[in-house]
Amino acid sequence: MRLAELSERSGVSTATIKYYLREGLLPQGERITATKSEYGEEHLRRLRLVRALIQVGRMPVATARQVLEAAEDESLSENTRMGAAVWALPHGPEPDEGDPVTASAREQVDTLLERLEWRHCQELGDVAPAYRMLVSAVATLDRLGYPHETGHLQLHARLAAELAVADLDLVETYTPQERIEAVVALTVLYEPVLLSLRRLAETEESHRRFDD
Amino acid sequence: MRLAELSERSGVSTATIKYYLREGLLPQGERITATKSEYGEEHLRRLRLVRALIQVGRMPVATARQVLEAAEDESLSENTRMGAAVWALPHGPEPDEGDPVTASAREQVDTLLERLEWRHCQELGDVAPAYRMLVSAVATLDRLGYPHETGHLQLHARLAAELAVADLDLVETYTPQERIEAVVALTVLYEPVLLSLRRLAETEESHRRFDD
DNA sequence: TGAGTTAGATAGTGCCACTCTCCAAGGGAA
DNA sequence: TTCCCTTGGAGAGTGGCACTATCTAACTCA
Repeated sequence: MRLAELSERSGVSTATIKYYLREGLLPQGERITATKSEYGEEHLRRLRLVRALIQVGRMPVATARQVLEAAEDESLSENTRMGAAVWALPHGPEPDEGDPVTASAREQVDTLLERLEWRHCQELGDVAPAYRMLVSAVATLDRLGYPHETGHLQLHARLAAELAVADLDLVETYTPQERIEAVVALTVLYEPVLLSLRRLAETEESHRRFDD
Repeated sequence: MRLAELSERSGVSTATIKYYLREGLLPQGERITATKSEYGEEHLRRLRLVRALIQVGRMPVATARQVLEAAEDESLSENTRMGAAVWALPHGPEPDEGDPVTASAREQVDTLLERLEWRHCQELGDVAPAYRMLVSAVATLDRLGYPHETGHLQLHARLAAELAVADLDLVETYTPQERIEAVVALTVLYEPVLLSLRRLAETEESHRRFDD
């Protein structure tokens, strides 16, 4: 397939495809002549993944490139690649280290991990982007005076653990090669699913309680 | 307190505070003279909320204004205001209506709502932004060939329902006046909490399964 | 009295995700 | 063979956004 067809089938303009090629988000097609390249189904698939990461996952182009680069780094083992790709996902503002509220949020999070017995996360601690994201979010709740006790976070953590089991079950149905892309795609694409279901569930529950 | 103190206590530059005042995100202070205004604790609190919505909730300034405007529209009942504020929250790209994949995603979502017996959401259907967000996310999963059967979504929905019950329990501890801001703040600020916990739980579960 | 602060207005900045324009090189149809 | 369309490649331009800087006139306080 040539550029025009790739554009038509993906719904992405040729100009934007060229931009992604330049930025290294999409591998070059197979060069036929100096002015012609052939693209395959894998290019179409990759292009759709890139668009999903950027539009649904609201990810900056540079971040998407880093994620995909990490996912394909042949010099790393599969486990390492998977970790690197997930760690490169966007994770919001870094916690403000100078702030005492951040320090207390960190304690809160550490207590939570202790109670949950998430030993691996405890070992990783501050290194994991998701840990810092959590600290930052808890600190913000604190600053606004909204509750964030360990007990309350524990409910969310328990549900997150249930999700993780289901997600990993699903990931295990893929071959090791497919697995890395699957983890990235499922992590990113199930986030809006979960958030929209939460909002819908809140609408429903709110209606039951207040609107009758 | 004057502008300089508001700036210092919030950590937001005076230039940015002026910008927020202009954009209507922050109410004007009480005018003392032509060149001096007095700001109170409620300004500080509001400023912190605005920053949280924009930085943690990754919300555009214009969206934050709409959310806050809706939350404070005296012409509406409390229930309507709450609904309007939550509906103004960002919800990603709209589903591509021309696409057959979107149509099948919509069926999928409708089946889910039917099975869950979320009657209120069924009635609202396409009008609810969260519904369209879900359709769009499911369509994207479909396009990339990742699973999104009703059964699989149901697990997420069940957990979302549990969250909604806990969230609404919490909301009920607030007075009706505080409630609207509480719903907005808790909806937005618990999203990163949930997402980071999911990623941490996946890390932990992945370690248990593959790294031992 | 003069240095500093403030409200208010306007213009400018830096980043980002495209988007446009050109050029030289093919390639397909008349 | 000629003419027009498409392509790869590269660079410049665009529009939106969230600030940020500058300026002026009014006012305050030491």
